[in-house]
Amino acid sequence: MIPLQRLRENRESIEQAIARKGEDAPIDEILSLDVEARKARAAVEQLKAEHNQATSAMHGVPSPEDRAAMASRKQKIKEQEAAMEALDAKIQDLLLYVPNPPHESVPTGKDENDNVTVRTWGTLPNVPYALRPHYDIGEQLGLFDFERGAKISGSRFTVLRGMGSRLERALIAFMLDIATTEHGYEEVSPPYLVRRECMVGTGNLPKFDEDAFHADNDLFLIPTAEVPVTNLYREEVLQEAQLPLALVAYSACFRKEAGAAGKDTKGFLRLHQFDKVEMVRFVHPDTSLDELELLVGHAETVLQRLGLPYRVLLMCSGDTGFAQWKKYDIEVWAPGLGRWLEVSSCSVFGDFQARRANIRFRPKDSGKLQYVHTLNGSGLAIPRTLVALVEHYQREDGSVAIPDALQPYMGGRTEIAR
RNA sequence: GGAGCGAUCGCCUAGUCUGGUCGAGGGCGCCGCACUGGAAAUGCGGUAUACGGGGCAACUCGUAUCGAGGGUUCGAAUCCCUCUCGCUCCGCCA
Repeated sequence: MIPLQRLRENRESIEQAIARKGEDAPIDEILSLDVEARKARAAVEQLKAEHNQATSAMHGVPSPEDRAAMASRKQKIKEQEAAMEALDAKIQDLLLYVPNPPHESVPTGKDENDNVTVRTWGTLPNVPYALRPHYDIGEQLGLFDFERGAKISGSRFTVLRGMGSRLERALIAFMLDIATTEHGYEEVSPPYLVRRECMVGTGNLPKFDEDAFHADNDLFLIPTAEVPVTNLYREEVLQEAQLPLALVAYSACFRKEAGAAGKDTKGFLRLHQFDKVEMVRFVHPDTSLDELELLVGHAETVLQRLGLPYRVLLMCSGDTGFAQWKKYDIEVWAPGLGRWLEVSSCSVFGDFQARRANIRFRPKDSGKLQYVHTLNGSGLAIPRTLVALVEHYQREDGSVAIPDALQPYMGGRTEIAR
């Protein structure tokens, strides 16, 4: 959330930055309501000050005249306060729809075609036989059961079986171990249902209501562990010494994939429910852009250990999401499909989420509370990692080799074969 | 789902019965100063946040906040109602 004061003072630059994202925001409306609201506030506070003064001067039982004066002033306060509160509520609501302006270092662009490849890693497989897509290999090896997934839950739900399930479990444990033992993250197991405030805190609501699954009791199925984990410290004050605070969580993720009708309907690519290991960092504002580079590196480590070629893209302004300040995507090469697959999205939010969720810290030197900066990144999305792994390590006979680093997590297996 | 108890300023706690002198006392922690060769201990002082107004600023004025919201009252941490969360017991349940 953009603070109202910043909006008042830097209106033009904020409008320009938001325009780079290709979004618009009700800034005119907010600022004109703000003028009214401040007038109303001055009037209410003036009346209240008079009332407080009169009250504290009074000690015994009030006279009838005093009572009458008090009563009429109270009535006035009530009316004007209601007007002021209505204005404030409207402003707060509109502010939740204002996107985070992108950082200066984000290249201007419209869509994914304008994203910038900052580096690539690994070499694409070069084999004398045709590489098949994962759904073909998986069918032979009994890794997926697409038909029954659809039968029990509908399209975009898949059942993993046998070595497919085992591979999923291995990848989760493998990723969590790297994050916790090498990169200093604390592992957390969050709830998969969260309250509305949490969804607002991370920026998933109110604007993107149609993307989320709603449960009873005003609870929402989490679209990513980012939501419960970032909100762990909502309404809290951290100590500066606690920063950077790094948490990693495995969770299932639930997304309606609204607006993706007909896209990636074949295979294990775009699902209503999928598994992901997510890294979340709460950091000092001065370090957040460096922290983003660190975070991307953590995600890359996983792919490097698995020996899967990938590229890192800096998202252009048009592909930088509503809440994000700056974002990198990591795409892994899926040789059977012959395309790059997004397996990680690493973002820094500045204080945008921290303001929404009210997550602050107490600096060592000054006593003045400040908002932390938040970051998160996939480390990694499981299904697409599994897809790339199966396609990358497939052999001519239809078996799939297990990369060395993953073998301990697969009970020592070196391959998946029929 | 039922019954009872509880929620106070980073942490612990006083205050609630008996409404005003309570934005709120004490301890711990933290910060500054003194003492010290340095430290510990000790002493003194300081130590919430948000918003609005005034000042370049240090600062200052106002409003609000004792889990949240509503009510009673001239006046609420304190009385009443609703909700949330926590704990204990009962029921149900993997």
